[in-house]
Amino acid sequence: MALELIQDKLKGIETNSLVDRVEARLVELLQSRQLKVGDTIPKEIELAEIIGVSRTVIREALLRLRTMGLIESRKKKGAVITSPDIFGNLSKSMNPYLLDDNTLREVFELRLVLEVGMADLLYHRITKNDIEDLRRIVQDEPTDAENRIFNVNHEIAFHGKLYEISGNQTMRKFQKMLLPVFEYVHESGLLKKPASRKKFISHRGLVDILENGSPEMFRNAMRNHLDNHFARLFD
Amino acid sequence: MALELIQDKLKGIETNSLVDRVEARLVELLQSRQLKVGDTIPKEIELAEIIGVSRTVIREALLRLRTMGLIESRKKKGAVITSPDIFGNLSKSMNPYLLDDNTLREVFELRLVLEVGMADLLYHRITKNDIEDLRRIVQDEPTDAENRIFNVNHEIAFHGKLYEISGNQTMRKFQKMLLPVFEYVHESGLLKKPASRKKFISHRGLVDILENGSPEMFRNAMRNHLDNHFARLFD
DNA sequence: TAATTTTATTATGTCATACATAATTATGGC
DNA sequence: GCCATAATTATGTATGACATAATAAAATTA
Repeated sequence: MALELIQDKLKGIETNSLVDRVEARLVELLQSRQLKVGDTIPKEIELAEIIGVSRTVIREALLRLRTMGLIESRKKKGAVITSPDIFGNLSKSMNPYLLDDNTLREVFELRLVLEVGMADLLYHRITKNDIEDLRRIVQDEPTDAENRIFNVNHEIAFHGKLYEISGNQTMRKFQKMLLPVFEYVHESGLLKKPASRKKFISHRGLVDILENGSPEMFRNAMRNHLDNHFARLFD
Repeated sequence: MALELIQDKLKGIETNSLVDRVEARLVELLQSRQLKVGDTIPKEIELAEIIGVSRTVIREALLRLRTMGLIESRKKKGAVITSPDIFGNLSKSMNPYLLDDNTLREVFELRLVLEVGMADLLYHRITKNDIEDLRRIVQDEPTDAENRIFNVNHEIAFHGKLYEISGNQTMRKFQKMLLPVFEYVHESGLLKKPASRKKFISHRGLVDILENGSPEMFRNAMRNHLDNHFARLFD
């Protein structure tokens, strides 16, 4: 009885719940001990004894670490440190229906910022094969008349390929997460201005610049290509 | 015995663990029912009965949602939907000592991409007050001779202010998360080339361009300003 | 009656125990 | 020495109990 109070006394007053504190201690432990990926941490029961709480609490704390991708637990083997997939878990909360309007708009902006700013990575890492892939993709660049689904697929194929070329997996994962949100914002009534039909620099044009131009040129071209989206933000 | 198999039979074969499936069902539930922030979801015991698993499993699944920031649970009141702070939880796993080298480098790149690409947001939202703030900050722009800590603080003040001006809270939070990683990569031996002493466009120069130039100019200037970092990536 | 204090209720937080499950290790036969 | 089988072990899941805190209901008082 009054167990929590006793724990408080023992460990100094902390405001959070027991699991919170245990979690913090575990994270601290992981960080302090220069653990490498693949190292195992003590078993649940051992941790329970060491810290002096029930296995339930330990399990809840470990579960959080697992949810954050800091550890993976295998039967018999105990939990092992993993290199966290920083965006892996994020995708579940990155849901248009659960985010408030302002955040949605900000995520929309984030994609635009990334694509305008990624030029240098592209130029440094692009290969001849990539150019060929892009050529194949833009070969069927749809006109405005064609149906929306096809348009969306083409958009995803082209811009997705760019993220791939960037050679930055983290950014690519991030983009994949942003995609549904972007789609949602684009289609929803969240942005005041309607999408314009005006044509800006095409995907084809971007490929040409990627092949023969410079990062500066590409940044400006991409900015132009995305002007429809930018214009809807800035009204 | 063979409870899991029975569950599989009932619900169609799914590969993941029981908690995984329950979690998925709960997320699905939250999304389908057009729930607004503040709405409550059924009690743990009710959920256990509805889905047909023990309270333990329900609790673990709910705990994940809580860790992801989708819900908050209050005693007696049950769990309530919250607008997820998408990057809130991420900060725990965004730890230099837990990320592998490649991810670290990619996060490093991510920051560069963001700052080069954010120009349009800046120009659209900057105010006279912001310019004054920036002027105050660059007034004490340190020279190379001065000590590192001061340099770092100045860097953070200046670039942080830019994110603030962008008006994109999501991006700002993201940057705050990236900062320690960036610092770590910059200081560590992860990048092959040493940091150059060569001077590029200064913070002062960036402010001038922000005041009188265009987004195009700013992008190029920022790219130049960050060339030290870019050069270390591209060797 | 209205306001305030006290008590009861209720849902989550924590603990404890038991067993299932899957992976590893040990054993045994050849 | 190799392969199949059995024992071990740590996590996964279920169940039941009580603590705690927030709320609702009841009782007391002005």
